[in-house]
Order: sequence, then C-alpha cells, then structure tokens
Amino acid sequence: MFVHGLASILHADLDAFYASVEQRDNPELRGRPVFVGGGVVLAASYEAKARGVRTPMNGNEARRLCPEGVFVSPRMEAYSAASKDVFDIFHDTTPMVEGISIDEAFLEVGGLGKISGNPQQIAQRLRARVASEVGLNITVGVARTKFLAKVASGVAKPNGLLIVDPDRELEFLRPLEVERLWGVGKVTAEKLHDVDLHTVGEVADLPLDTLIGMVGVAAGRKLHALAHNRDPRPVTARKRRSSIGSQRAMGRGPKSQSDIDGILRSIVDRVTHRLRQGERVGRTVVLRFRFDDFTRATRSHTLSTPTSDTELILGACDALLSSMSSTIKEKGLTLLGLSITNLSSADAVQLALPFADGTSLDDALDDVRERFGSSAINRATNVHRDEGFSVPMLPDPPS
DNA sequence: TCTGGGGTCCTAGGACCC
DNA sequence: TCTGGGGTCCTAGGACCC
Repeated sequence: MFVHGLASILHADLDAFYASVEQRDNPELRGRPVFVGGGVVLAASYEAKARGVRTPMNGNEARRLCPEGVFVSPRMEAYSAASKDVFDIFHDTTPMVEGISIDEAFLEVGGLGKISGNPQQIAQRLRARVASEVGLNITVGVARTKFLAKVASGVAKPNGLLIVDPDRELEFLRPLEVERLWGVGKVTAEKLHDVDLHTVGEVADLPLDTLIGMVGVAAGRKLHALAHNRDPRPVTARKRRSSIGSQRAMGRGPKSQSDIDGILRSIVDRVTHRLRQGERVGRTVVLRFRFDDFTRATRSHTLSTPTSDTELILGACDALLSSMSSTIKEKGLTLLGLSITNLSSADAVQLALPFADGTSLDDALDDVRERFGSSAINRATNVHRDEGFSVPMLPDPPS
C-alpha cells in the first residue's frame, strides 16, 4: 500500500472554554448548567448544551430552556490566563504551534518520534498535561491535514481523541454534512441545500465551475479543494494579528451626542492601549455602526503614516462619526465599533519615518544605521517579508 | 430567536499612475 | 486630443469563524 504521508497534525480545542474555566474556579458550578454572558450566551457548559442552549442565544431563551442554569458574567482576564497556560504546554510539546483563537491551535508533531513518541502518544500526553496542570478538558483531532484534524476534533468532542487513518480519509469525509466544510456558514449552506446538496461527497462530485458559479471564485475553489480532501496548508508558527479592534453594543433608546462621544473615547482608548502594548501601529481606521433596524455600515479612513496615538486616531474617528451623523439621528445607533488595520511593528515605522521627506536611499540607510544599528535594516526587511508591509524606499529582501 | 465581542478573508468599484 | 491595458491603493460591504 502506498503511504501518502503521516497523520502528524494535531488540532487541539478546549471544551466549552469559558464555561469550563468558571466550573474549574468555582466548585459549586461543577456538574451544573452554566451560561457565560450577559444579554446573550457567550459560552455554555456541556450540561447546558444538553438542554439545547447554544451560542449566541439570547439570555431569556436560555433561561426558558434551562431554568436551573446559572448565569455567570464573563471574566476575560481569567480566560486569557488559562489560555496562556495551555499554550505554554503546546509550545513545550512542539515549536510548530499555530494559534487560531483563544482556545484552539494546530500543532505539527511530525519528526518528533525519537524524542516524544508518535502523534498518538503525543496527543494523549498533551491531553493529560492540560487536565492535570491547568485543570481543563481538551479534545484533540489528529490527521494528515489541518482540515481533517479540525473535523476530527469536532467529531471527538467533548474530552476526546480521534485519529484519522490516512488510508481512510475519504471514508471519513464523504458522509459528513456540508456545514463541516470550512467556509460554509448559513448563507452558503442554504445555497447548497437549495440544489439538494447535503454531504461533502455530494459537493465533491460537482464540477469546479458549477461550484464557482454558486458561491464565487475564491470560496468555490476552497470548497472544491476541501471536499476533495486537498488541503496543503502547513502549520505555520506565529502569524501576527492583522487588525485590532473593540466594539460596544448600546441597546435601544435615545443617546445624546455626548453619550456617543464618551463611548467612542473609551473604545479608542482601549484599542490604542492594546496597540501600544503589542508594539504595533496601524494606518487604517475603520468605524463600524449598527442601527436600530439592525442594518450596518462601516466608514474607514487611511492615514498617511501608521500610528498608535490616541488623539490622532480619535480625530480620524470624529470625522468618520460626523459623516454618519444624519443616519444616526434618523435610525438610532445600537453599536459602535473601531478596528485598526494595516498594522505593522512600531519599530518598522520608526525606520520608515526618515524617508518621508524624500531624502535619497543611501542617506536614509545611513541615517537608519546610525540611529538604530545595522540590524535594524534586517529587521525592517523581515517585517516586509512577514507582514507584506512595504517600508518605503527600503530594498526588497533577497529572494 | 430582536442580537456579543473579538477576528479573517473576499469582492467590487473608483481613483490614480504609467 | 484621444486612446488602451495593467497594477496598486482605498473604500464599503458581506460571509464566515470562535
């Protein structure tokens, strides 16, 4: 039998993460249905999920389904800390860790055989360590590709381990519902159901062009590839965030201009603080609006120079906000959000600044060497390569 | 079912440059 | 003066994920 690769990718996914942290920290909550959230359910324990509670579900609906459930306010710092503890164990397992969210990551464990054992042994030890050292359950899927590993962990939940044998991938994949495919949400699933497609196998049997005609070029290609079990993406350690944002829902009812200004101010403060903490700066300011009738809008502005300065960003936001003022008056505002995109490292921008006045490249490089040391040039070109951020007038990195 | 708070990626049109 | 095609950047909106 031809062996086409080893199942060496782990997808590790913490079970009902927020709710599990609450149950870990408060013994009275163990074994009971727990919802984390306020107006809506952000996370539900497995006891609550068994009663039909889902996220995001509104709080009243959750209480109706499960009157004995306990509502707990979210404690984001506790979840961040728990996440960090778990990621420390990931990094102790292999250097190839790709975080996807606060409670999920891919780990490449191929080639660790002599040191740590085979992927199954590694996965078992990982689960045991997370349980004993952090006190949380984690489910692990193991497969030859990222996509299959993720599907496997989904199937194995809660508190399970599932390994997809490379010789049985299609057997495993074809009967699954299309909703399991990455990128198939409500809208795409409905389009597929409309033409009586329900399983991954049925989608796989469709010509690529038909699929593209239904869902668009990029989504069509992705779907086609995944349905045919083609997923060449490697596990890549450490991809930097490409936007940082914050938003606040406000509920209905009249808000004065000063209410809105105050909320904007606090959102801008929070975002710029996080930018500075991460030593990042951004160029594009995106303001997000939601109105009483649940329609949405965004307005954006791109600055000439990246920044993390509170007043500069607040100024841009003010202009965007006032461009929306008549719509806001007319419809009423229920959500205000800000995200900063086009991010780069703060030190890369310092390098970019000397060129702003149009000095020659050689003079500029000399200036950079003098001010930041010659390694700064390498750092800047690395940033260029990693983030696609072009530092003005610096040469391309050698290919 | 009247609705959280973080993100990612894709599409499409217009401006602008060569 | 009119004309073309290609590339990049910006803006707005939408689908999707956890």
